[in-house]
Amino acid sequence: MSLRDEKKQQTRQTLLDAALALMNDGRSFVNISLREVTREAGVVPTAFYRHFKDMDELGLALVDDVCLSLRKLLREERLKAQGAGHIAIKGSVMMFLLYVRQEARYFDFLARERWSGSVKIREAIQRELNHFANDLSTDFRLFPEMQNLPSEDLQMIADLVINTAINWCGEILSLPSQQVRLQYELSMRAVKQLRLIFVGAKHWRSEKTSNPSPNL
Amino acid sequence: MSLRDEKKQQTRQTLLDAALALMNDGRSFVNISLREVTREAGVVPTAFYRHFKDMDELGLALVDDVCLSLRKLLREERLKAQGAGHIAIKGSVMMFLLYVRQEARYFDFLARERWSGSVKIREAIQRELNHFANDLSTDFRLFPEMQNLPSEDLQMIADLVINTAINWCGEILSLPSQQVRLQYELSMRAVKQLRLIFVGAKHWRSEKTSNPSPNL
DNA sequence: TGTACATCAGTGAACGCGCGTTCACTGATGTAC
DNA sequence: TGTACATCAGTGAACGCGCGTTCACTGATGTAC
Repeated sequence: MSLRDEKKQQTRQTLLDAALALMNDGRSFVNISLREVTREAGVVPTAFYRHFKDMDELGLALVDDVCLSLRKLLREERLKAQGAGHIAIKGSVMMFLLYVRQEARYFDFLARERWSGSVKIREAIQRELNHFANDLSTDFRLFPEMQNLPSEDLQMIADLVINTAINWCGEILSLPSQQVRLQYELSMRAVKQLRLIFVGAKHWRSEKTSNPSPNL
Repeated sequence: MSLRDEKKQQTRQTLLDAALALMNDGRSFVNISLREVTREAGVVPTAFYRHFKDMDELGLALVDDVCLSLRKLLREERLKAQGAGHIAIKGSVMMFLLYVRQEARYFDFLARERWSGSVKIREAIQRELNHFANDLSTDFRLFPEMQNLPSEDLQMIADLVINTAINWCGEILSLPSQQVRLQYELSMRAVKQLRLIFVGAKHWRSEKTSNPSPNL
């Protein structure tokens, strides 16, 4: 890449970072202005157009950025799990939530814009989340209790897990960072919730076929 | 109430309805302007201040409105369930999702603003959702399988159910209304997810105390 | 290697626009006698 | 009941401001010979 291109990429990244930074104090992407972003990034408003057509296009780039780094994390965890031959629920949840706090800007953006961004951004996020859910449903084959479930059921469970995880993000990022106790309690509840889902999955098939409770 | 007061309440309601109407085509509350609301409501911008200090205050009123009607629905369902002596999962989920589509404006607002509204609005919604979760956790006593769980666990499960239900709202409201097939599939998946959670709850205690799987 | 020209990321002035908010007002409704 | 005054929901003009976008520009970097 030429020097000029390198500099351009640098400015582009500065704009993306600036947008995330402006969302830090709880503001939504949708009411951050183009001029604010360029001001934060230290360029003139018109320079914005060298990189993005409009704020929506910047938002989509942000989705890509965020999900790229998230996919990287998940790939590493997947390798670890394959090495160990199983998934450690507690460890995975704690690691995930730690990562969420560490990369708070990214996850805040995901949780926030998931339902309230522009249509394009919402679709992009949904697409990425579906992708994560698909990966997860194949990972479930690692679990002896699950590997015989039809893939439709695995999809359904993966969807539940992903949605639940996004909710954890929203909740943990709503807590002030010095409230360590509350964060810990939330993490413990998250571990329990994921365990509960897995317990449900373990007994899913037999419940369904052999012994339907009259209450269910 | 005097004639003047009645008229004032009417205008107030018109403003609330106008705000919801403006969110109909997928826009977020946060980027709807005061002037748009009054224009939609058919009053002059300055009339707004006779009813609300600012848009945030209108948003909080909207949260109250929405949750009031939702609480009413849940109270009715609760009475039905007590009459029957149990909760019919499939029926409850289908009824809920039908209601969600019927009162789309309300649930769209809830799902959207939950994470991305102003801090005050987010807190208000979280407070209401916690309230719903508390009610639900006491309702769980209706289930023979659950009534012996410690209330901490019931809270954890109720929280999972509420969060999952909010996600259904977001998803079903993202579907175009003529896509009946997709709506049906989503409903079926929702039923399964709630069943899975209940299966998990049923086996939660025994899994935990007697026979911890090495994979969990 | 040196020169002449092309490219293009970022600049800075300018525009028209919708915004939130202020203010003094109007006229229907409410109240006191 | 009738009259005189008070209240106050809604009006309409005006304000200063930040916005997105346009345009012609500058000057560093890249390219061709």
